[in-house]
Amino acid sequence: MIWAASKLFRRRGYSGTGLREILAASGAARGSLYHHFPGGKEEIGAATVTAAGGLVTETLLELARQAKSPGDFLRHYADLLIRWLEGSKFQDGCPITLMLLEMTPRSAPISFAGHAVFAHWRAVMADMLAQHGWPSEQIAPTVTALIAGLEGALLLARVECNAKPVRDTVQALCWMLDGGLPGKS
Amino acid sequence: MIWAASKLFRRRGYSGTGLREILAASGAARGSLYHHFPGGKEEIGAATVTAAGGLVTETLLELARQAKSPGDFLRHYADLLIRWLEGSKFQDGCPITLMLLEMTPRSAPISFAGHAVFAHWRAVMADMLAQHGWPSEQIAPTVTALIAGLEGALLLARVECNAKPVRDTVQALCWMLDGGLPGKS
DNA sequence: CAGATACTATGACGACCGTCCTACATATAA
DNA sequence: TTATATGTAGGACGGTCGTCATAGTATCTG
Repeated sequence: MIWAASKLFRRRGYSGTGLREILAASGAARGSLYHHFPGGKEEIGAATVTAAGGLVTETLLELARQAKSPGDFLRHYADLLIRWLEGSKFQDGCPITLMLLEMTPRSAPISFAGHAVFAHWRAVMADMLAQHGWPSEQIAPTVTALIAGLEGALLLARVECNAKPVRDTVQALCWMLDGGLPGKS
Repeated sequence: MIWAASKLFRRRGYSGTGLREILAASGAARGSLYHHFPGGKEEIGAATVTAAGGLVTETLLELARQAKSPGDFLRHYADLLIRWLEGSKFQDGCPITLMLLEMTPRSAPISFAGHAVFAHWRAVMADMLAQHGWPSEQIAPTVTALIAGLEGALLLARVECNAKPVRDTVQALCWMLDGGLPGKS
């Protein structure tokens, strides 16, 4: 049920998705919903953020473990994103962005869940940069720029129904990652 | 009325704001709405995208005219964004992102309006880079990365209620802009 | 003045919303 | 078998949604 909700929320938005839609998509009954999520719609929203965000975290972890360099990591993740975008005909972007933009900071549970997810992503990327000998005072800004760039690129790709923004953004970020840092070489 | 609608749409989202809310905020009557916007809610949505997007385009144009370098341009725009974020207590981010994520590609008028807005932003930034002698084959990816980075940074800033993501992202982008490009120096 | 036009105001409609509530099925325990 | 959880099924409620039709009010033309 959480995955059905996540899919609908990320496409139609939180306010744009009715609980009945979620229930129909997941085959569950209306009574079950309030049995498992006494907090109602808001609790489901927060749960989907944590669940979908956690899945991304695991993917990032796996990629970070295998990557031979920060640029390598970024390119591999971009490949994944592009496959994901094209597979959904540019309907699915980041699974949590839309809900977070809608409900932050009005819904405390959802904001909190989103905050935690971003913290996890940050930690994974910061570890990865540190393990490749990144200058420690540049790690935090670099991580933020990476996440921001990817999120923005997904937005542009969805609006233009085209994966090129993701490719271009990643290319530009790689200029920075692969050798551009003035204080690094 | 368009500005009232724009403000509500960017905060609560397209599906999350009722027409009655817009009318109450703008002091207009329900009849007037369908007189001026026969297309209903969708037409208002598209109109707010072009209006708010156009305002940003003008700001970018003005800043591009005054900027002494691409990095200078970016930093000045970031200052503006941060003032905007803090002035609204992190409720207002990009005025069109949320609506575009919600309605793309389901609503053709809104998608089209958004597409046009991004094209304008791209053109302004590309001109700016070209005037500062940027290598032409790197202009398009750089512009995309700038817009994506800014959009993503605004998202992160809103979720964390903190302007630091914008500052960090801009700093990292400036490493790239101010001297990092391998093929440039 | 009369008449047409542009716009405002509001009531009503059917559809859907999130929520809650009772009735029902199933399963484990005594 | 009976008692008691555990969870499903769906009806009902008050409210809001977007939309439209109708009535009213300015404003301008002749």
